[in-house]
Order: sequence, then structure tokens, then C-alpha cells
Amino acid sequence: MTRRSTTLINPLAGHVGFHLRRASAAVMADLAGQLAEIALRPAEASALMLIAANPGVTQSKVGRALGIQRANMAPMVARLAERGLIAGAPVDGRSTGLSLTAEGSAIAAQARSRMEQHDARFMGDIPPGERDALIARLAAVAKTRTV
Amino acid sequence: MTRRSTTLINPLAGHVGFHLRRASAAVMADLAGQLAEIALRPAEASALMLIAANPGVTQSKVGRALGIQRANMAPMVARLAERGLIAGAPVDGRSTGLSLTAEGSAIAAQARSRMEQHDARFMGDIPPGERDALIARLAAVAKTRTV
DNA sequence: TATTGTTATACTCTATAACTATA
DNA sequence: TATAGTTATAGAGTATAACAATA
Repeated sequence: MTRRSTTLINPLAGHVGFHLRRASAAVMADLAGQLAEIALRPAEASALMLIAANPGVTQSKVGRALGIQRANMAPMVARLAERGLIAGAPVDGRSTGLSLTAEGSAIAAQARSRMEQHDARFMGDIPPGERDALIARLAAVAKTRTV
Repeated sequence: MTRRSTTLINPLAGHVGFHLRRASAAVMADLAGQLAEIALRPAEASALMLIAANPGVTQSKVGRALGIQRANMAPMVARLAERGLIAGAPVDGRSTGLSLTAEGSAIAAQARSRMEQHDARFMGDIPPGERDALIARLAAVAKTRTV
């Protein structure tokens, strides 16, 4: 006899962090799947969104806004530039202002649509009046200082 | 003049998923730091908690409860067994029931204490009456079916 | 001095595929 | 047929360190 349904006692069930991690993993896996269809990773799509809204932004600022370190921005920017999705113009001797190419704008529009539908699908059950409170709660958690 | 404080427009700021990911990343980074002091990874500590509460559980069940695939449980179990934290007794020809050794129980107790303090530090600002609702919300998000 | 950008490197988590053995 | 466990492999994100060039 197969007893697949044996319920385990989960001492982590009362930890908010445990559920936060599980929820984030599920959301990210779905997002990755949605964006893979247009050959973008979540981090790449987020960067395109930010560049679209802030033309001329440097990769350092994009990284700071998204929580991605400088060292990890370099290969991503190189990838997007090689695909012809973004272009750079020097703003001073060491920085480059990034902007979307025509193709980059088209891809970014698709990414935006997919990301919005994705977010709505996962968060659609949350009453609109509670979403801002949830966002504020999550933002506060993200900014909790580390001891 | 350095303009570090230029505020970028973030089109993702209204997406719950964006903040969910940032919050989870911050929490996980802190948890990893807390557990590194007792030489445990978050996934290992979670597994020890589950084995402590369910002696004789198989690694497959631990994986299912934590969202870790069979293939990724194997090396973790081998690591914990090699350190002498867990031991296994055959339950049938293909499964092994896992339990904590004396040393494993001691480490698990430390892990539990650290994880509870960690969770309390991040979630302490949330009114107790709202925590269950937040957990329920996150659990629902985690179970949202993927299209 | 601080910041930008880059390269190299390593770790963790996750994912799939393929295989053996057992229920 | 389904499940348990293993092995190999790959991808993605993240982290630090070190360096050159510029502010």
C-alpha cells in the first residue's frame, strides 16, 4: 500500500519567511516560463523595463534599483547589447547611458505585457484595497536592516 | 558633481511579484548568514527541522514538504549523514527512514533557535493578528496553478 | 577618495534526463 | 506502472575580490 498522503508535521509552517520563500519561488518559476517564450530572463526583462522608463540611465543605477550588483550587470548588459535590444552613448569618461533600440522597445513591450498579466494572475485574488498594504509590508521586510 | 540620489522611475513598483522577490531575497540572505555560523545552509536547516519533528521520514517526503526535488535531496542527505547529523534505517527495500543523531539534535536545536529569532526579527513589525492572514495569502500565492 | 565598469571565480539553488531497484 | 534513490549535468542568481580608468 502506498501512503503518499501521510501528513508531515512542519515546524516551519508558522514562519512567515518560509511561506515568503515558497511564494517567491513559485512566482519566479512562472515568470521565468512566461519570459522564456520571448527569450528573456526575469532580470533581463526587469532591466529593459527600467531602461524604457529611464532612457540614458547607467547600468550601475539599473543595478541599484533592481538589487543587482555591478559585477553581475556587466554580462547582462553585454548580452542585451549583443542582441541589439539596447544601445549606449557615453555620458562621461566612465559611464554609458543606456537606451532601447527599436527592436528593444518592441521586445520590452511584449515583456511588459507578459509581466503584467503574470502579476495579475498571481495577485488577482487579492482585493485591490489590500494590495498596496501588502506591497508596503513586503517593501518593509526587504528593507529590514541586517544585524 | 555626483548625482547618486537621482530617483529612477520603476515600472515594477506596482507589481506585487517584484516586492515579493526583493523581500524573499533579503530574508534568505539574512537567514543564510545566521545559519552559516553553525555551518548549515537554509535548505539543510529546514530538512533537520522536518526530520526532528517527523522521525523516520523518508528523504522523498522531506523534499516534497519543502519543495525540493528528489535529485537535489540526495547530495544534501549525504552531506548531513557524513557530518553525523542524521542516520538512516531501512523501512523497505528502497526507502530509508531518517532520524537525527545526538549531535544532529543539538545542531537542530541551535538551528531552530536561530531561525525563530531570524523570523521574529523580520516579522516583528507585523501585528500578530495579521501574521496568519499574511501567511495564508503567501500560501495561496505559492499554490496558484501555473497556466 | 569614491565611483564605474570589467573580469574571474565560486557557491547555492534549481531543473532535467537517465538509470537502477523496489513497491 | 509508479515510486525511491542516485548520478550527471546545466542554468540562473548571487557573492566576493581584484583591477583599471575616471570623477
